Amino acid sequence: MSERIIIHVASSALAVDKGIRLSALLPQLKLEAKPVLAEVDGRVVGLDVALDKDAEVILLYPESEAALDVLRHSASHLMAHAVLDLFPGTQVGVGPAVENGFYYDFLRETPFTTEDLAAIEAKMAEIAGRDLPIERRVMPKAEAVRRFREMGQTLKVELIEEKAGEEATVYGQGAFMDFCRGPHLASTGLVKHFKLLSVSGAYWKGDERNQQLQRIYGTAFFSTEALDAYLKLLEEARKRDHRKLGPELDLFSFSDDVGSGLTLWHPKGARIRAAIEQHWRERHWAGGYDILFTPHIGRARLWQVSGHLGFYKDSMYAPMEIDGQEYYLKPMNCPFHIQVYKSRMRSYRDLPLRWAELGTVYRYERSGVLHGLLRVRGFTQDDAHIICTPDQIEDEILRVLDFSVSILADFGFTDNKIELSVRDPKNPDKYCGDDGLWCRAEASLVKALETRGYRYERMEGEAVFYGPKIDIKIKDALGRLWQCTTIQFDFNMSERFDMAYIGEDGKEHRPYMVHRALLGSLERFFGVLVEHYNGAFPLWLAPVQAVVLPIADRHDAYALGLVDRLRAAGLRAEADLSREKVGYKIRGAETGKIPLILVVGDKEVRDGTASLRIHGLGDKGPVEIAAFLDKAQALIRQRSLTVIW
RNA sequence: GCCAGCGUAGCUCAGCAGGUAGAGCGGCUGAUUUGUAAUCAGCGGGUCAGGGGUUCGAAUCCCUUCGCUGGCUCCA
Repeated sequence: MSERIIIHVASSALAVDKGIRLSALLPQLKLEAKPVLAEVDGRVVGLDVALDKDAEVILLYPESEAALDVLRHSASHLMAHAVLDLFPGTQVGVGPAVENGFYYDFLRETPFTTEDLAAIEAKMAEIAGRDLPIERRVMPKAEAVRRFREMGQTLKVELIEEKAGEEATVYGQGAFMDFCRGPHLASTGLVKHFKLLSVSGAYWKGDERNQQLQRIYGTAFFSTEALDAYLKLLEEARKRDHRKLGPELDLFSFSDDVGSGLTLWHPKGARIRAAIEQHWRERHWAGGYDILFTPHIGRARLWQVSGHLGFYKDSMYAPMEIDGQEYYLKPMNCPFHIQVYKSRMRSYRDLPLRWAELGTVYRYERSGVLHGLLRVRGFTQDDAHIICTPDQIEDEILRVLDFSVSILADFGFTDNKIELSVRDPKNPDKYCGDDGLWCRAEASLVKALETRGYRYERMEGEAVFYGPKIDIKIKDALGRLWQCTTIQFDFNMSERFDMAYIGEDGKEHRPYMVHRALLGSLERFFGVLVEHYNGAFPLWLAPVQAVVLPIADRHDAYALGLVDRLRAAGLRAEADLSREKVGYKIRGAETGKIPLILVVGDKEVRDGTASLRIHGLGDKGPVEIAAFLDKAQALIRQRSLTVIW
């Protein structure tokens, strides 16, 4: 008689034979929906798992995050299977599920083309259609090595030798076999809705000294609807791409002759940037900051002391020689702010100091990483340094956190993801600054986050060597996260430059220095804003806030007078005097995403009014000019994100 | 930097078995004096990214430089 075990599953407790497969139990549970996977004692496994002891089983349905990951992992196997079928002799690398999809790396002489992708997709559909069972097997390491070697999969052999213990787990479907920890879906037929997206290069084991493999990216979902929704999101992102909208709306451009990664701000883009900067300055002054201006270049000695020439030189532009001295373009602002600090003796009574600068820095970025405004070589950081005593640190951290969150909210970003990066307890030697400093610094960050009740993710070991930090990522209109704010302790610079203040005791003490970038880089933030707003900037930022459209040329004088009046009231306004029909002018204003459109004809001239049209909302009828100005000014003052009349 | 793809008028693109460039939109000019998303007509506009090569002949084939795109890598 076989041994019995107790399985708790779907609110039943079943006594079953030891070794039974979970899938064999499912029929008697009379489930309404079909699970795809299960969690057995906290481990995600396929439904074919053999149950050999008492266990808590949670069935996983297609909606769960874990199930989606497994689906995509199985989809990557399906793709590798298809590739090996179509292109014998190809070697496979690794193929995990990643955010939004999956990839698999292949080693093959000939590059994959887009036509190949279509063929691979068709092959995948065919294999999925055969509904092959996906079977997990455990075999001795030596056997796995032998079998993969026989198949000519030397990359896999390398992986098995590195990663497998005594035994290797492999998953097989039909003729395809892969060394893989799993889990996987029960059969290929469950992978129904997928799409291959792109091919790119990727180094074997992520090391650029290794050979480069071809990586195919794809995505998969449990339903057509979910797949279509995701593809639509990609399409929407393409439409909003700031690299497309920016030149289209005449906001900025790049020029080969100037150089890549160097932004040219056109008048309209510059108006938006100026509006952002103006607001930024006002908020900083109101928030207890002082504003600095520092040079773009500095002597080599400065960068030696700061340590940049030691560990950051590869990212700096080559030095220029001036009067026999080497000068470098600045990649960071901190050394300059520290020089301001050191320009005189500082007392504890002077602290805290909060110094901010819109500091333009230049960093050499490898050509392949440049990306529109999001990754450039010259950019303006909205930098600040807070220098304070140990007693002040908690208040200062709370203050800078509140300040940052509040300014992000001014642009409509209220759904943020916050990350706290702290030391790696297993690796204490790679950090500078003593233990007491770190403890106090980390505690102040935690305290600030908890005082405000913010949800945050604690990233163990993610702190940089010079101090712990809080990063804030904003979520845009398409749900994408962008890191903007970083609040970092810096125990390195303060030591290197021997920063000090005189305490109450008359002795020298080392201050805390906190480095903060809020919007991050203005270029990058601007790029994100273009995509977030889809080019339709809210009234307070719009480069042209109102356009006046005369219907016939006898209304031109009235239109120009109106523009003067709007400008006198502080609005960025223009008139369109072209000899076109009003429908054409309206079209131009709408595609130009101008928030307020004022149409003036005989009626309006007679009544001293204008006919208002709001971008995207259409005709709102006649308005009194004074009332219009009041309303528009109020919307601008409130930095309203929408125009509701 | 690496792998792959791409670079034709301001923009979107056609032309590519090699035979000295074309459309739409935008622009300009003229006519139209116009009421809430495209009035009509005419005109201009390109060293086919730059350089080199093959060829009688190159936008088209080859090499190379630059730039862009998707990734890798990097972002103490």
